[in-house]
Amino acid sequence: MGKKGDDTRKRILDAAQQLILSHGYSGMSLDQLIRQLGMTKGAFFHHFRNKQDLARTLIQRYSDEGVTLFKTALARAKAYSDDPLQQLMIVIRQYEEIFQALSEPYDGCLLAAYVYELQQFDADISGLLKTEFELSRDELTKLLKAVARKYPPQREVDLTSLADGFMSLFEGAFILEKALGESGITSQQLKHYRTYIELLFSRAA
Amino acid sequence: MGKKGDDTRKRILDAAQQLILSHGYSGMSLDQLIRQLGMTKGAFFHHFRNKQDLARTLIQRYSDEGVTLFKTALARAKAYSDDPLQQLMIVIRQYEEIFQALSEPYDGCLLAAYVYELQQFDADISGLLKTEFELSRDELTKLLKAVARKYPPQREVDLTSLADGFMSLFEGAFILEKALGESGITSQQLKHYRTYIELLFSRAA
DNA sequence: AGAAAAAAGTACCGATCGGTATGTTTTAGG
DNA sequence: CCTAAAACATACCGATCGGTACTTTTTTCT
Repeated sequence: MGKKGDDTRKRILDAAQQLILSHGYSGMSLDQLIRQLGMTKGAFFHHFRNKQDLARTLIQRYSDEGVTLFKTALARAKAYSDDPLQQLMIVIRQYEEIFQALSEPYDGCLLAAYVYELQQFDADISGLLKTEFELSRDELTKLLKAVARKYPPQREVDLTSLADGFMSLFEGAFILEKALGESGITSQQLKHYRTYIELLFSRAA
Repeated sequence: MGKKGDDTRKRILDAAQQLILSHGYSGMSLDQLIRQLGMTKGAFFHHFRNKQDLARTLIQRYSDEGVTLFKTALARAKAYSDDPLQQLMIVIRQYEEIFQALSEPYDGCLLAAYVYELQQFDADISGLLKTEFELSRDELTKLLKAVARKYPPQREVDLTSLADGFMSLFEGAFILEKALGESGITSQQLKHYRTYIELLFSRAA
């Protein structure tokens, strides 16, 4: 069974993430956080050394979840097909389904929230952000290279930037969803990305 | 000749924008701002009623600049060609050139910085953000519809979401540029968008 | 059950926050 | 040149910020 403290710690992390995504990191005060949770300073500072420690823990957790999600999606895709293009398509479609199921705008990406306050963080947090994007970029590029090997693209394209486009898609769509108060934008953009891939790697008649 | 105060006002706006894009809105303190400018509280509060007033003024200015940029690009494109597809291509290429010329990562989009702190702002600011995105969306959709009328797309696509893709592209690319510390990502993504448009609206053989 | 450690509460601190009141200097216009 | 308004400076305020020191309560484990 899980210890009591672990539950509290998770509650803090969850609430803090929501607050950061709606108020920004600097905009989220610890007083506000603990008040909302019905806790006290003592409880918070037992679990985290300081605010930056909380920030670091959050970004680590968020990144890990993202990596896990991608790996799961890719594993499932590989179970369905041996063809790299089909695998890529299935991966994209899984993300589409996830975001299509949401009835409200997505809360946003924690990494993006940090990026627009980069100067508030010390080097190891900003380094973490960079590493995280680079990791995803490499994973995606690997998959895209496999696709391009088998299916020569219709136009000469840079595969790394094509991978960047996938990540960029989420970040951009999240912002639009938040600003417009609309859900579904992310899944729509994913569909466009899928169409682009399709057109790009389709064999010419 | 411009009045003395107008210059100060502009200096405040410029410095504030830079600070917001690097520290976030809440993360930028007025003390820090005026210290950096070598001013005092008196100077600042002579030009702005409060911090929100500064925020409102900034977002208005940033939006206006964006609209002007687009209109200029579109006007130039229309001067070069009567064909809607060619016009669109020329518009995109102009943005490409702008971002290709930058040797450092773009500072970021002020609207995006606000979006990730949306709860800090009152309704009229968040309304302004929404309206701004909707305006751009409508302009782009109009152009895309003209394209689609003349060039039936290869795949069935939603033109509004295709317009969203253009805005989303910038927002996403900016975040990647900031996080990775790389410039050129935005122009690369613009090229991909151009390729997508090309493939989508090219006449089948 | 009892001791040790984990978890949470209470009270407080200096620094900084956005903002105000009021005084002084600078500029523009007749 | 003189005056009124614009532009800017000085000094200060209450509230809130992140953080600390210390105590009390609750778990956990033998």
